[in-house]
Amino acid sequence: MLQIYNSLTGAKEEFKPLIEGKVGMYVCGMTVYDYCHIGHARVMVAFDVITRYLRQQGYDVNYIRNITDVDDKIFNRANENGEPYTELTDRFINAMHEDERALSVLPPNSEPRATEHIDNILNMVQTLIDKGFAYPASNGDVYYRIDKFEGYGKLSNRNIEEMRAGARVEVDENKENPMDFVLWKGAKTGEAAWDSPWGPGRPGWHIECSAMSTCCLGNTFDIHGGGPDLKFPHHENEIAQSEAATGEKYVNTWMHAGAVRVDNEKMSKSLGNFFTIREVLEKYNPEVVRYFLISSHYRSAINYSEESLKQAQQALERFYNTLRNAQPSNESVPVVESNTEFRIRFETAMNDDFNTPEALAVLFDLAREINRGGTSTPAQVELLKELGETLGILQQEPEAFLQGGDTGEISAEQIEQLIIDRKNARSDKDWARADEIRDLLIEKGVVLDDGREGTTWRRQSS
RNA sequence: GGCGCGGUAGCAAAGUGGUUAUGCAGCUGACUGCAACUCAGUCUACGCCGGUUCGAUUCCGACCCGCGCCUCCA
Repeated sequence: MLQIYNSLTGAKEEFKPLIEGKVGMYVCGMTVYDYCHIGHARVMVAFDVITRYLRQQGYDVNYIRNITDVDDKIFNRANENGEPYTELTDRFINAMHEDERALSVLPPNSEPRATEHIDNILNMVQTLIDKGFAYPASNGDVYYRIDKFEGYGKLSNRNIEEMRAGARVEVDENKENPMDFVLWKGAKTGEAAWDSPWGPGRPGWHIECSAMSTCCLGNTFDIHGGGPDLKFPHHENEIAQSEAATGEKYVNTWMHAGAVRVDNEKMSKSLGNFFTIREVLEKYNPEVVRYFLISSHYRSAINYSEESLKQAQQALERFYNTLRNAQPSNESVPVVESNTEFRIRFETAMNDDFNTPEALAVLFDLAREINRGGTSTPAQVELLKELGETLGILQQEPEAFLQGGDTGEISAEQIEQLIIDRKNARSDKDWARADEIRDLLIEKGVVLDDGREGTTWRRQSS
């Protein structure tokens, strides 16, 4: 039985999709005005693992992740660069897709863009006005009337009175209530704008997600996810907009990933302490980054550090050593009883709110069984790769992983030649020469393993 | 101030009312010419103080510390 922690209720709940066997999931994606950072990577990878597991369990998952390509930050950045904003967004959308592919994040079923849904957005705003949940102001903006929506604050556990009391929101003459938020922004001069019944303008930040999600998945759908800082106000406002507009429950299960920290402080744009995915990938194998992200539970905060990445590297080395060393067997009679046990343990872990650290522990136990050697080894190797695939890891050739990361110190050809030299020295029992070669290679970051089948090598994490 | 989360062995990170988490690091053996890989064994824990209990790291209460959201941010 799959249990998922629901941010809305604050408890783990049995997951029951609206339509048996099908899952509709919407995740808030990027605002494309800069490169993705590790925080984005965490959300991407978390929901990628979730999608992979749900599919592996037989669900037909419709995974929608939007792209926000209209926003003040986008316009500002495009202005600074002196380029059309669409050029800027195209560039960063491409960069995002590159980053995702590197991290083995499977593409969502659909990636709707705000600019492609202006009509839906306008319709929803109009509906909200018609129902009395929104009002156009004289400045060309349209605001949401939060006092009118009874459940306002139910996701983030806050009430309007308290927020008003501690409000850090500027009083705006155009708003009935300082907490009211904008659905449609009247255009300033020179800005990209779309026509609307309230004058030229563009969507507010939250309305696009309400419009796109309900458009793609229906008025009510199964799972809505996103980063930790979207719970308020973004997701709270989405609920207010969608439920007021449709009169139906918006989302059954809300899922929020944990924060990525640096030096125990949240990694964020505003603090400027963020690492982009591509920066990190210059130093680490993408799979190492992915492993780092799934080595903690998706809801807990993780701390980004060189040490964390190094540990992830070492953990993967263990798996790939296992895969490399596993002797292919001629006996094609896999013993499957032990596989069933590992599979059950893996699924039990994943069924408990996608507990990837526990699932990885199962894989390590499985790896030990393989390393021990036995008649069921071939089947166990297959299982290790199969379960790894559900987590999006262990799909490389072991040699590709272990021998990758060429820093330009020494080429594979040079290494191979030195291994031959050393082999000759060893057959002459010239241990001094053999050790000299090995020490030389260690200096270059290359470790030799003398196995039964001969000597293999791997590049060591620095 | 409001709401919420967390403090587990050297590091990272799960979990449980009583029995080995797991990975890396350490130690001891095996394997090896020596190593590495690997295997076997092993040492380091559950912030502090009370309470409930036959028994609590796990439940309850207080306290200390750290963090997040409340403002654009994944």
